Amino acid sequence: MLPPFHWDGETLTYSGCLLEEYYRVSMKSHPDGIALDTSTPAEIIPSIRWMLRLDDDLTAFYTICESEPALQHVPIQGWGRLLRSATIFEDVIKVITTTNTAWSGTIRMCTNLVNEFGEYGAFPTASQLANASVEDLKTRAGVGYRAAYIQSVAQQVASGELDLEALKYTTRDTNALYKFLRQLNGVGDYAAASLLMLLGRYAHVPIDSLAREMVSRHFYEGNPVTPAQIRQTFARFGEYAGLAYWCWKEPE
DNA sequence: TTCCAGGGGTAGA
DNA sequence: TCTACCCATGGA
Repeated sequence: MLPPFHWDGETLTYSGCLLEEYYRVSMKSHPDGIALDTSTPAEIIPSIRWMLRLDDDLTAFYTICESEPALQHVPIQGWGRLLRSATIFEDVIKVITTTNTAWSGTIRMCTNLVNEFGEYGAFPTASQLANASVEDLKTRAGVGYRAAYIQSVAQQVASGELDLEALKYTTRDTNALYKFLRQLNGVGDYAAASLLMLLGRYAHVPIDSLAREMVSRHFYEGNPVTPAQIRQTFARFGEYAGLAYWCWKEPE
């Protein structure tokens, strides 16, 4: 839900610019699935399938949801396919812009990155960000101290030293993947857990102010909670702990 | 003015 | 592993 993409609630259309050939794509809800323009190039389809997780099998999670009142809406309403960007690089940078800031700040930072450093309305490539100076990123994108983190990741990807896209369908186990993500400059526990969710690994709960507030309110009568208490709250959902947290909705 | 956002890095214990 | 401190920025 961040630039360069945009959700139009009137026409129920999700649109934005994909990096591949800078193609502008619109996705619209359809009774049989997702409707795309007939002009959509075939090479764009895998990216769209990735973004919308059309190939993810959530059967096991849905079975778990049926026995939990606060998750029963999930299989009924088709929840659980968390929207993601076409590239891991874009999501890594976006997650970094969610850290220690309000959501409005994240939107502002991503808007600036697209407008100041991208081309044709697309999210900037690793090369485009790697070629920008840290000072440029601070002043033109307003990302503050995150500029050094963004620059560092962009340079590693642009130089070929780091292949983030290889993580898309990796069979590496979740803990190894977590450790790998934590090595990235600017990616801590929260960001790594968020990125794992985007990669389809849901064992970790991204613990941020939202998670603290949610767990405090629903499970600890409004009292302050520790990260350990948050993890313990969703531990029974095992490899789906993070997804259970994200989809949690107390029955009316 | 102060506080705090969808936290993370570093140093020191 | 835990704590204290610093890090930019804007809205409340």
